[in-house]
Amino acid sequence: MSTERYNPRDTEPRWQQAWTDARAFEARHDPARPKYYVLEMFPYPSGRIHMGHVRNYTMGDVLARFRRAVGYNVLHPMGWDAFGMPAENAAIERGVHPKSWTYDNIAAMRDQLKSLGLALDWSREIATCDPSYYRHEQEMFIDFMKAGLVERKVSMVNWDPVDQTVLANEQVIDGRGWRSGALVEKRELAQWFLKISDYSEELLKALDGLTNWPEKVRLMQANWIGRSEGMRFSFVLEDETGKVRDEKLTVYTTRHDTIFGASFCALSADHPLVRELEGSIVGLAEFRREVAALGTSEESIERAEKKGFPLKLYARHPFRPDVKLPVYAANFVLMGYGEGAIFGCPAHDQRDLDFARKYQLPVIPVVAPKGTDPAQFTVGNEAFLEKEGDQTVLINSDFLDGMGVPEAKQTIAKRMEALGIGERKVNYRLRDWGVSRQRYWGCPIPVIHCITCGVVPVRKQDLPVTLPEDVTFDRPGNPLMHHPSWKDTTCPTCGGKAKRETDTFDTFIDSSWYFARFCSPKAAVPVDREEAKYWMAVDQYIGGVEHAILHLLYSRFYARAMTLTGHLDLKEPFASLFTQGMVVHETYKTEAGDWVLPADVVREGDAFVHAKTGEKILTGGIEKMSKSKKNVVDPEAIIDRYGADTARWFVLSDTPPERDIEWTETGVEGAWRFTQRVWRIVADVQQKGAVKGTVVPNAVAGEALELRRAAHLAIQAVTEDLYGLRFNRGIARVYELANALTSALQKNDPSDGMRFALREAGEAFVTLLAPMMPHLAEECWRVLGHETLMVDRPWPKADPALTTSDEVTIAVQVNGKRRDEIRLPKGLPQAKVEQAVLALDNVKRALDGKPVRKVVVVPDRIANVVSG
RNA sequence: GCGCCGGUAGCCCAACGGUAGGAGGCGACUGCCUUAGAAGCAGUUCAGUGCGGGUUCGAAUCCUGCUCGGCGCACCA
Repeated sequence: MSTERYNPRDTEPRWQQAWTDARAFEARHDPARPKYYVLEMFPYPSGRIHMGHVRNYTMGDVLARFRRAVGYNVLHPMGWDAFGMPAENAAIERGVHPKSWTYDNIAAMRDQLKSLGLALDWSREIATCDPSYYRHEQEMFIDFMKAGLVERKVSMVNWDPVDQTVLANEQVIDGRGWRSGALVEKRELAQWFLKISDYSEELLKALDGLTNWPEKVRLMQANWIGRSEGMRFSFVLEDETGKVRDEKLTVYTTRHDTIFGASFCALSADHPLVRELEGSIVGLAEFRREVAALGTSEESIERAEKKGFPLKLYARHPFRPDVKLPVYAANFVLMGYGEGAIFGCPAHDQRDLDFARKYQLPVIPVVAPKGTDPAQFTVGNEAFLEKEGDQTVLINSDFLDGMGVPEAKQTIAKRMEALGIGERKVNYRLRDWGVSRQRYWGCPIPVIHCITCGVVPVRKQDLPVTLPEDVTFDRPGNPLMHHPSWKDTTCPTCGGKAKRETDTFDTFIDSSWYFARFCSPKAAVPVDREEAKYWMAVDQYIGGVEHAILHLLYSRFYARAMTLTGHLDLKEPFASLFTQGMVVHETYKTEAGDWVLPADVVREGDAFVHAKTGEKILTGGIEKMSKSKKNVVDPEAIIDRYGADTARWFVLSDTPPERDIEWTETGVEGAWRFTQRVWRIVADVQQKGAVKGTVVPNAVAGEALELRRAAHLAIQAVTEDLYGLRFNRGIARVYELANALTSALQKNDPSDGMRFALREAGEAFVTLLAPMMPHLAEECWRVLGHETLMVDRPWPKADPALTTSDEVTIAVQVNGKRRDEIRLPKGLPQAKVEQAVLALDNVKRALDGKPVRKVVVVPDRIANVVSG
């Protein structure tokens, strides 16, 4: 073969430039054409892309290119989730300004993404830290305020006293601030909330409509929303002397059927009644502090220990005048759920049982398996919880005795409602979304605090409220708060002196609507309704499953909030969701236990040694690529060495996209060899095939026909695989076609039929691999004599005449075991098939004289002879 | 504890009620090519589908019990 090797270093930048010059991927609103909006979760600009990005963006890119080829008007944009803490950390640690740090990173990562050859519309690029983006976020927040979707309330936060900032739960490690190491305190702060809980039911119900979302994600969201049906009801409280208190105690329960098994009540340490009593009961304040201290993320050991503090109050049992339930403050009752108060039924709740055993409270079983003698049924140290399908019955429960659980629930609910002491209540676990962050590098919350007027939104004409650039990070706390003048302003209502809000938004807000902004990234309004009407919803959203709950739930909420305030007109922003797996790699360690980069490891026979020091290297588990374990492979190094197409091909090969893929050097080399093989095949096709544009000769038969069939079968299969996001299978089909081409080329058959088939199959081959290896495909297209861009070539259509056949091979089984196969005309009547099958020698032999009981015939597939 | 996903050749995987000479790739081995290597070419190797029951004419595929691995949720009353 006379060809030179394919050199991606030369071709890839050239074709990237050609696409840019042709403005090939700039999306234009065109109501006449069907649109396809493909989006990958936009990256945080950390400064360098990692393999996870390569995988994620390659998948989206294949879809964008494929959908474009089949005729869709494709929108495939890219942007930057550019606010957030790492920029501030860099400022603190290295003295760089968050803004320049961020924009430098964006520039670097943009170059890296471009080197992957992604079919992105860069003219729509947005960065969330840009005032031209966040001004709209501020505007919408003001609209949300007016629509009643915003609330300011005091809430408990994790406060780091050293850094003087609020920490998210995941930033609290063993009760200490993740950076300062200081003991984290629970503090009450006035915070801004978005009332996502108004949409609990709606967000839950609408999950059913998201049929193109992974079941797993829908389930996780449903659990997160956490709907439960129960009752809210009140107890009359009395003190030790029997004196009745004015206010009643309201509790929430889903097990009102077990009311006769109640033996105590428990309140959250933060319950208003507990706070009220704090001053009057010795030790209670200390108990509350204790609970607050281990509140955050103490693990299972602490969790197991149920503790309570008696409040010297008693709740009257609503149906048993003689029963008075002691009331406790307890560490296992959460203020944020239900009423922050419960009644304990130890026999049928493990937590209550643990508590009851610790404080020697009665344990009265009230539900037992059907047929059990109530007098004999007892509960030990394991609460009796009925499992699905159990036959159970109420015992020791007065007028409920003998009922099943659902009936008992009904009866109690009716009884309590009639007595006016309670009502049925649906509860949700989902809380309102706290969006205040005491940080600099985020979108300023556009409100003003005025002594006379209170909290006032900034006037829209005064937007955006921009971040000041002259800030310092030399002392703890929020730089906006320390800024000498930024927060000083005047009240939009009274004109008097006022202060700006110094909190900024949670960055999840930025990412809750960026997909809508991409429809009209330069519009003067947040979203141009006409553009959004055409482009939204996102047809295919791709990202990591780690965003299954927060980002995706917030975005679903935002779409509704934006629709309510007239900024959008749809509820579900993502029609289809795909969650791709991680990129994993083997880990390496020195004998001393230091992690070693894969790039520094060389193989020597069966052993591994350090490339630089020669030390012995031990191999460890295959784990998610992470900086801390150093099992990372730098995409830039791979692209430098093999080119983007090889990297793209590798991350799509073999492993199904939803599963974790193991990065291996041998696998990459295999992908690299394949690029070279494609190159040779195409050169050979150009030499041995017909010239471009040749029409189908009259007679194509034999091997030429087989090659045509292979090509059309490949077209059909790859098309289906790409529609279904089965990239690994599509790639296998391309390999198959490569094999078919290779063997056909070896025949050196100069017939017109074969020459035509080579041309046809060769062009199909290049077109089919183009979404995966776009640069190589362009170069091959040139070799095949074309002047046009591959990206403009329509997707080929399989000829049904070539993908089907008049004859089929039918497998022949005797008693379920394969004994022979037979070629028969397609669609042959069952009786004829039976006849043909029974005549086979192999069948007769297998039957061995036994009578035939019946013959099962699956048309055109299989025949099974069943003997007596 | 609850839930979800997955166990198919040495490895990654396909088939998802109908022929496991496995679609494909990686690896290994043999031969050809080469001064040699790399690359390339031709070919070979290897499992009966984690284990036990069941349904069926027929099960990797459906049901069921177990087992191993991964992930998510977890004091939500």
